[in-house]
Amino acid sequence: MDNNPKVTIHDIAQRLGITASTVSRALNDNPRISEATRKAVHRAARQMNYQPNNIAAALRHGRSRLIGIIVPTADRAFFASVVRGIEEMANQLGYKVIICQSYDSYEKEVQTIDALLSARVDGVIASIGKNTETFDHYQRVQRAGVPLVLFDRTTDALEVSQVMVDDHLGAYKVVEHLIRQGCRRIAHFTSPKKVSIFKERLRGYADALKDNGLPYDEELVVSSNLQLEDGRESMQRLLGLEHRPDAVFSSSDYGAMGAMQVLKEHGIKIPQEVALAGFSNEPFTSFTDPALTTVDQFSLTMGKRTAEVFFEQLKAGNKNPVPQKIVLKPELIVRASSLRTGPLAGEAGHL
Amino acid sequence: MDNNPKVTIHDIAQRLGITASTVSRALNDNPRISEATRKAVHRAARQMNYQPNNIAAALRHGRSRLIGIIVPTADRAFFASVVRGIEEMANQLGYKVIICQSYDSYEKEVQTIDALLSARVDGVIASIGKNTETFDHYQRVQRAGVPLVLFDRTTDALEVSQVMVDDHLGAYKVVEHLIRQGCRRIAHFTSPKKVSIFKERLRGYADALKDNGLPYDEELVVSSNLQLEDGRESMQRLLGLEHRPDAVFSSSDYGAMGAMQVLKEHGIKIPQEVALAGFSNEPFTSFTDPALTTVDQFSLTMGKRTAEVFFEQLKAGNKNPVPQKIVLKPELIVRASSLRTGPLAGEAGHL
DNA sequence: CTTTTATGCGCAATCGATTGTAATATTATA
DNA sequence: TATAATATTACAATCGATTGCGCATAAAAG
Repeated sequence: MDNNPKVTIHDIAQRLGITASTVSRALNDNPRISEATRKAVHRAARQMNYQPNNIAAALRHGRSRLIGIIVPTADRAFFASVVRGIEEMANQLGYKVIICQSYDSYEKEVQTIDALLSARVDGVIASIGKNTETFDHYQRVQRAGVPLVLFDRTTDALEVSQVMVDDHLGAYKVVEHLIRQGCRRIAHFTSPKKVSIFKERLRGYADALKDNGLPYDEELVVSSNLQLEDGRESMQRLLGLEHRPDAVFSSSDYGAMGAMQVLKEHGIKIPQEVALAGFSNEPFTSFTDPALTTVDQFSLTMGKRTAEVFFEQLKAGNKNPVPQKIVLKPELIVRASSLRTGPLAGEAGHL
Repeated sequence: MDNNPKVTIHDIAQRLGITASTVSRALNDNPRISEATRKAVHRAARQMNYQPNNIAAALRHGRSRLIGIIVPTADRAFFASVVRGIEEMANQLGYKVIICQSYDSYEKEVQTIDALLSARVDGVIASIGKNTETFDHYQRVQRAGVPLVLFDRTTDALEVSQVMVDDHLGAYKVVEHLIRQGCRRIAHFTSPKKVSIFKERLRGYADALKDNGLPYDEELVVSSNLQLEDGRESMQRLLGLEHRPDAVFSSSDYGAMGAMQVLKEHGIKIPQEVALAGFSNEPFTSFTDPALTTVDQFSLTMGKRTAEVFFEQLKAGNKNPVPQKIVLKPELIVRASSLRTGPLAGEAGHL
């Protein structure tokens, strides 16, 4: 065990017969130190297996070079990809990233915020959990003077920079597409939660219907948690209606997948009898049969833009710039689950 | 802004006309402090929006209550689930978890280790990246006296506790199952990397063949990175063989998925002409058509066991207990992609 | 050969919380 | 009432690195 208990700059100093301050400066390549001592210190540090104590450094100058990222869950391709985008830029700038999962729990989100503040992270980047309806904890971040940026699942209840996708537009495009495919009774899976993205998608859905002269039918809008099982249940319910829908647009890919399973189990043809579309472009959507029409959110780009906005704000410091709101354009990915016409119509099964 | 610059225990002390040490003890509910001051301090802290500075505390008593977890990528259900298992136990014990992704890059893995050590985490839990072949950085962790536990992708090159699944057994079960389904020329997708799990699975594959009197055919074993695209290429290659295989067992679900796509594109029936199996039980495997036979690794359990081993070791401290090696039993999940006989044979498509 | 100007490094305070020990206030006991 | 015992709180050092300031020594200028 070379370095247990841990070696400090004092140990290095003692060995070289100089002081800790000189060692510190040498390690940080301070020009006030001669080339000779600089090299000697670096060599000694290496030999002694010195590991800088960032905790001490962070305490001394109030910055930890750590950024906390809060996501509902890290195992969604969308979030993972955003995180990656952020991480790349952060690392380039010498920052490390702490990924925290809220699991969509309000309590966990609050605890995480407190933990991050206590850990004195230099900033927080978050996507709000589904069950979060008050935002005091985020205000605490701001009051503490810690830069905060929200992405995807954001809120207007805070004066904060946010990066999101135009969910209204994405949903609008989906529904417009379904209508062009000849669908007239289009159902929608949404969430009862107060998360802006779902409300926006619902609005896009409704607007597309209206603009195309189709009625908005309450009974075709089903609210749930949008997981696979919820999608199954919602679809079951829709199949029990007097007038079945001829298309389903789910606010989540998992919900759409649940619907697909139920439709298949009932021998209902997709997309001929019921067309199907999801949202988010999870990787599995191209694996299903038929492949699932969905909306891509350019998650990597979102991550990069989020990081940009964040670091701008970090640099600005207390100048507290005007919160920015960046809205990215989503892209409709048409696949077999909704394609009734055209060259590939009915070609479900071959990707 | 109530608390910017940040309020410290000294601020609280000043306001109450007492000293910082008393405030510290009061906040930590030290019995030496009277109930009256204790309450007063807590109240003042709340009013002043006090946020404890864990950095200072961590510096003082060398423990940060942070645990670093390194995974190749967080967006795989398997890893996400293990992380969750660890996190649950850690949180109960008052520890926070830092999730770091190595993206299977050796350099990133090394950097992450150093960052975690500098951040003075109380321990490291890791799954080794595919491209890691030397382990000095992990030894540094051990030399620093920081508890280390490896899971899933481990190595015997280190004297370290590890929690893994019996990959040999999992693979053996798959191949045995395929043989029972009447398959005689079973191909295998593996990885050229020196990661134990892939070597173990290959061994399980070979042993199952041998035990059932089937020959091990070099040309049926294809090495790649096991991603979707790799699976596609590998399958293409196999289809070019003089004697095509009648089954493919991929060491990863994504690889199997690539094979499935190619088989479908060629109009080859699954499982009748070629049976298919993957490994890991990624969620999407039950979404495909036919649903994919695979091996479940009980990731949540693995996370819990890993956490148990880790905290045992943490408690033991410098007593440096004998490294444990825990091997979990995997479970074969038979689905339509490999089911040629029995009641559900050929029922592909209905999950 | 002084005086100025660099150059290189040491001294000591600091970041905020913790904790062993000392000091004082309070209560109990003789 | 004096003294012992206990309960509370204060003092000061500490964790490890950083940094403003100052003191040397050396090089350059006059």
